[in-house]
Amino acid sequence: MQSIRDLKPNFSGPPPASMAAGPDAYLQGNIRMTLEDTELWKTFHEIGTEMIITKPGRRMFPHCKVRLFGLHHCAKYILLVDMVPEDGFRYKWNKDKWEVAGKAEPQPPCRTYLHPDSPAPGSHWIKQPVSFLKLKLTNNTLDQHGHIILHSMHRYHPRFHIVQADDLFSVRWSVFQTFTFPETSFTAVTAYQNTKITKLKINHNPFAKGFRDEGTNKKRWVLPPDAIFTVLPHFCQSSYEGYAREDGDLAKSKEVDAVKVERYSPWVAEREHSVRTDSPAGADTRDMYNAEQLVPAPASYQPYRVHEYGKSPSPSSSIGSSSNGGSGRSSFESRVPDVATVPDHDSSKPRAHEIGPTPCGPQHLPGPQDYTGVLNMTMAQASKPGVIGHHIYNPYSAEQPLGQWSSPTPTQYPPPHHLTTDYTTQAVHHGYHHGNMAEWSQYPLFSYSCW
DNA sequence: TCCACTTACACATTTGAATAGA
DNA sequence: ATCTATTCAAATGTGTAAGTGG
Repeated sequence: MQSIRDLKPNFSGPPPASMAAGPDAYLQGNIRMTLEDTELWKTFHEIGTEMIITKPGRRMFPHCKVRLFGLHHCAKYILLVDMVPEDGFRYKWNKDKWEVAGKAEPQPPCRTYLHPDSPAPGSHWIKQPVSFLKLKLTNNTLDQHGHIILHSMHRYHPRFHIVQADDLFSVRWSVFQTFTFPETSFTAVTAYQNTKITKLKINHNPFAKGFRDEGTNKKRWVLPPDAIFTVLPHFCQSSYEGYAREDGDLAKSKEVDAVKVERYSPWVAEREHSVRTDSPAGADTRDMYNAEQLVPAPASYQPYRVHEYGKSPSPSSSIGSSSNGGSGRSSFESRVPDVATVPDHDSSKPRAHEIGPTPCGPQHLPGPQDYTGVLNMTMAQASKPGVIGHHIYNPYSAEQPLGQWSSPTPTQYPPPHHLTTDYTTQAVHHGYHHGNMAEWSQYPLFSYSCW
């Protein structure tokens, strides 16, 4: 096994301060993650972001794009995203607001999107924002393309995980650091419910230019461009025009920040029905979300959600609570010790972005390959007390027993065709059983990861 | 009848191969 | 022969509108 300390000779310059203080200090980390395009996210969030989900899979818009800080340049990291239910409800759109329409349906198979650059050295992750542009959402529970499966009319928010590991096989030794951003929560839909969201998407998504007012295809509009304000009289027209006037002109969206979101929140009904309670006025939701950076305990999901988010967010309640002071980004600094012991791994295929000399010396990273099951196993073991000191998060609510996923039939969720037998066997035969994670781990936490 | 969902469609961007020129 | 820039077609990503089914 190769400890991460073995990387030290690869440093061409003086070691980082933390590293110079000794091996243990080197393992200390201060990873920070910020969300890019926060103004755009907030603009959607104020109205109540909706994300289309389709059978073949649909990209998110806005798409998840984050910037990372505090990574060790030479240590390798894996970046993951999964979608977490906001609550235990199903929603319906009633005239101009979302209302609770009953209990949430049983959660679909939990999938995690692995950033195609993973694993990559910290220098790679921090040199530019990391985009999850190709992440797709689907409502097809039998999806075999690796898209993240969601239920329509349910609310979710993306969770970003950064794991220091040479490869996915090494994740078992690593600590997951998890980040979430309040403004990225959304409702999964098969068709847009809120016309304001439709308008926003059209005005900001380049692929939807053909539907813009100033475009040549005005005939597509069922409603006249200004009809939206008639249909939705409560909406702040001036603010809306601020960002709708010109695509990509996010500076104008700052006007929206000044809007008292409570007025426009489509989540009024939810707040009336939800078990959650609103955050106190002026409360800084950042702190609350910071807590989620800790890999949650294996306790049932719902209590965790209530605890972590209980003060927050309806989409509106978090508005203006950013601690960034208008920096244009959300930022969360991890308080989790960046402790990871990277085991030896025989990786031989360099990744494209690592070809060529690097300050870290020669790097050999595995090429695209499927780690399905391995990571699941890893997560399972990681949940074992004493292994890494953190528990793995259980995405299933208390209302939904894990039993339904305990024995997924191969026909229902077959491994991807490119999944090697070894990996599958490894995942199945190691049989880590630690409470709920045992069941969860059998199934594709990171299944069909996108490469 | 209502509502969630699917599908075909037109229009947009993105991507990659082919080609031309330096 | 190599590299770069341009062109073009195919692939892919959009929301719309009509239709389906519970």
